Amino acid sequence: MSDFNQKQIEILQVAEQLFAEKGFDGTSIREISKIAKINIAMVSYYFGSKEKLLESLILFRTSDLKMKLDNLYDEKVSPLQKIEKFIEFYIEKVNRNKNMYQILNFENSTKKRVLDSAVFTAIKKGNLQTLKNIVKEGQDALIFKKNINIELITPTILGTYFYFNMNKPFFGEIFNLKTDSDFNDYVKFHLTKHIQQTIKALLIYDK
Amino acid sequence: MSDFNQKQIEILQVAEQLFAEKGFDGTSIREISKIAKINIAMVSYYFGSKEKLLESLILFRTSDLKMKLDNLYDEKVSPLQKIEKFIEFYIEKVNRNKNMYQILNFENSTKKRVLDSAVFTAIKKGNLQTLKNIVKEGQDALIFKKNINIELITPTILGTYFYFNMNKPFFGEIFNLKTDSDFNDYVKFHLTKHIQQTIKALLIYDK
DNA sequence: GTTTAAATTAAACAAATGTTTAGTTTTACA
DNA sequence: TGTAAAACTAAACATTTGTTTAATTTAAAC
Repeated sequence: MSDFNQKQIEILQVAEQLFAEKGFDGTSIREISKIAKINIAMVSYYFGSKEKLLESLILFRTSDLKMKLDNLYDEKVSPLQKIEKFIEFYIEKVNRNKNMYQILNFENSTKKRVLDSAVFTAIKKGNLQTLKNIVKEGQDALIFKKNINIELITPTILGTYFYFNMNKPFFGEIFNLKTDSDFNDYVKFHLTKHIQQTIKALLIYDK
Repeated sequence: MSDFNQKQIEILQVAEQLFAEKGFDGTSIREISKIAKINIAMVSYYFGSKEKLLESLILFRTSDLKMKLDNLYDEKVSPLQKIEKFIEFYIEKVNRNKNMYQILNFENSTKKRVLDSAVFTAIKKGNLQTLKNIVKEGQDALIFKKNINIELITPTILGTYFYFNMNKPFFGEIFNLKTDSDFNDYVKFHLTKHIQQTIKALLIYDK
């Protein structure tokens, strides 16, 4: 278990926000320490270096990124409802940790820093397996069609969410979402519903 | 029309690659000039500043980002085929300019630099209108269902593509795509098909 | 061939960056 | 209370950064 004290957690939270807003390279330690109201040297003192601060942040948040989807295995719930729940939980989880995902998405794309992807690969594979189990169940019950490329379902679920988020100004304008609260509500109610409908249609509609 | 000489174009191409790989803040002018085999001062000489280099790059590539979808309005082609073509063209276009999209996606998310989004908003709205026309045609022909949130179709198309690309190492592993050529082929044949099937299902499948 | 402008260069510049040092204050505890 | 460790600070440090300067080379025009 990672044990960060209160001061360290405050620094990590400020770093998380700034890294998400301006990128790792676009954020200076002086900026972080100013907002966190600490001396510049404290970052090195607590974390060793800026790079290690990022590593600590990832470590700090990794447990938050793991999904608990075990409760989906309720016998009474139909595969279709399981898919709906799966998507709802997934989006909600990602949306709650959007700053961290923003950071990871960029650092993952960039060839500058190599972050230990083994942990995230494991998480992704775990989520994929959960999804596969649900789809398999639906196929066995003849509700879902055969020949589904299950590996590509997650890209559609999360990709839709991320694209929507990346273009916040654009969709904020065309949907008239003035506040962050408006935006979050749209994600929660309309975007999630859209993704659910999309995946359901994909799983059921045959040719 | 933007008129850049050969030397400027070479600089822009190097900058594009590096910005996409390492981010704007993660790329130094010295790095660019080293690879482009020019003197450091040439960047300021030609473009004024690093920020203006980015602006020039965006200007340089903007015309490439505009889609030509007019040829989709062939009377003989069914709405379903138009949707397929629309997606195929869209993905192909984005894939060909993936470096530029990588840069724009990040700079768009970041609160550091404010890029003139008016141009891109116009492009997005144009593409959205094209899509709306096709969907409307399909609905009038009773092929597509009513009550479709057309604005959310593009996020699903491009979001799926971008998420797939952002997680290149992961999908490269689970699909056993060893070379860039393998990866591109997968995008062209399988991912595009997945997206087409997804959107078609969404448009047709009713509840 | 001379002149003028453009292109190119090496060097210097100031500012910002991550990091370290050396010293001080605070805390914990025997 | 005294002491050692931990927490914290201001300052200095060495690099790296984007940018500018001044000089030189190249190209174009007359």
